[in-house]
Amino acid sequence: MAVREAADSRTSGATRERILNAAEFLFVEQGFEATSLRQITTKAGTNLASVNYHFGSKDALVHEVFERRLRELNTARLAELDAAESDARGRPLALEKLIEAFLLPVLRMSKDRSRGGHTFIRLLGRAYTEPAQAVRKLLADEYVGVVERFKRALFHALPAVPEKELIWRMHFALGAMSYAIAGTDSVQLIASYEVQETDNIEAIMKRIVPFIVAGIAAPAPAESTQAERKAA
Amino acid sequence: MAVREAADSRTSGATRERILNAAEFLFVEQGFEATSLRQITTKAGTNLASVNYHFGSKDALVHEVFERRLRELNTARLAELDAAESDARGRPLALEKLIEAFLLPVLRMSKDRSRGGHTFIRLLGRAYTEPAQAVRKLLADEYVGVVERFKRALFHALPAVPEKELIWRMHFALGAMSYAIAGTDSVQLIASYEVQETDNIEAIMKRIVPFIVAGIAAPAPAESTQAERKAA
DNA sequence: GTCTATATTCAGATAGAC
DNA sequence: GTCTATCTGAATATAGAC
Repeated sequence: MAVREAADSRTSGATRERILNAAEFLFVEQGFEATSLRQITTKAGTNLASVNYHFGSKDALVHEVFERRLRELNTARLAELDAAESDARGRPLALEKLIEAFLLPVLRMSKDRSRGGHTFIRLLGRAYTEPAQAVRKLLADEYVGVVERFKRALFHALPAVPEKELIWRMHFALGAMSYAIAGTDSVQLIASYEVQETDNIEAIMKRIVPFIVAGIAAPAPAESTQAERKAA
Repeated sequence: MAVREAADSRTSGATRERILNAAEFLFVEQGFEATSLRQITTKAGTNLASVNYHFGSKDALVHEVFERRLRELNTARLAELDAAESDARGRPLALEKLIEAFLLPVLRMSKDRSRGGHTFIRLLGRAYTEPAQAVRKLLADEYVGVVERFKRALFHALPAVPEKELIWRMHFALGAMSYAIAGTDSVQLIASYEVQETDNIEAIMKRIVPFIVAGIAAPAPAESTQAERKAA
C-alpha cells in the first residue's frame, strides 16, 4: 500500500503499519485519551520510542490513523458519485443512488477485515462527536470536498425542498448513518434489542437507505421560526 | 433539588453542586479523560481533595454528572408519553406525538440555562458513542425503562411495519436525534453549512420531527438477508 | 467540611547505545 | 531503524491539620 517507503528495506514501513493498526484497534476499544503509547507499542510488538520515531508525537499518530483511511474512503465516495451521475446523463440523480454512493464505500471497507478496514469503520462512527480539537479539525479538512460535492448533488436531486432544509436533513442523515455504523457497539447498549445481526453491516445498510431516503424527501415543515412568529 | 442533604448546613451541597456543574461544563468541552480533577476543582472554586470527599473518585463523579440529569429527563419523557396515550384513549398514538414525547423534555432542558441543563444536553449527544465502559453501563441502566416503554408504543402505533424493522429504525432515529442535539458543535465541523441557527434547539426540533416521522414510517424494504438468498 | 501537602503511579517524550 | 533507560510533568488519590 504505502508507496512512499516500500522497497528499500525488508521491513521498512511494516513497523509503522503495525503501530497504526494497533492504535486503530485500541482507539476503538478505549478512545484516544485512554489509550497510552505503551499499550499501542506493546500490542504492535515494538518499543515505546518507535512511535515518536515514526510519527513524532501521539497527536500525529492519531492524525495518521484517520488520514490513511479517510483519504481512501472519500476518494471512493466521489468516484461512486461520479459514476452514478454519469449513468444519469445530466438528469437529477435518484436520491437512493446518492445515498448509496455515500454509503457503499463504507460498506466495502467494513467488510474488508484483511486490511483492518472493519476496525476503522467502528472508529469513524464515533469520531464526529469527538471533543478533541485536533480530531475535529482533521475531519473537517478531510470531508470538506465530499460534503460540498454531495450537497450540490442533493440540491439537484430534490429541487422542491428548500436548500436550508436539505442541509439540516443531510446532517440528521449523517447522524443516523453514524449510529448505524457504530451500532455494532451501541445497539446492545441502548436496550435489550432482540437483534442478532449487529455485525452484518450489509444487512444494516439495506435497512438504513430507505430510512434516510424517506427522511430527506419528507414534506417540508411550516417555515416559521420563533423570531418570525414574534414579528408577525 | 438534592433532598438528601439540603437544610442542615448553609452551604452543604453547594460545593457538591458547583463541582457537578464545573465537571459537566468541562466534560462537554474536552471529554472525560482529557478533563482533570484539578481543572474541575479550580473552576468550581474549591480544593482538589473535595472531589474525593464528596464523590469518592473521578469515576463516581462522572456517574453523578449523568445520573442527576438523566433521571429528570427520562422521568419527564415517560410522563409525556403517559399524557399523550391518555389523550389518545386507547387508540394507537400518532407517530409524531410519540417522537415529541421523547424530544420535548430534551428541548425543555436545553432551554434551561439557569440550571445548566443546556450544558448537559450537549454532553448527552456525545455520551452514546462513549467508549468508556462505565458510561455505557450507566446509560444502559438509565435508559432501559424508557426504551422498553417507547418501543411498545411504537409497535402499537405502526402495526404494519415489522417489529424488527422498527427496532432498527428507532436506533437510526436516535442517531439523528443525537446529532441534532450535539449538532451545536458538529454542524460547523462537517462542512461550511450556511446555517445560523445552530444554537436554537427549538428550530432544530421542528426540523427533525418530520425527518424522523418519515424515516420510521417508510415502506419496509424487501426482507431478505444474505443467508436467506443463499438458501433460496 | 475544607484545605495544604504529599504519596504514588503513569503519562508522553528523549538520549544515546547498538 | 530499533531498543533500553530515563527525564519531566501531571494525573488520581490520601493523610492529617484546621
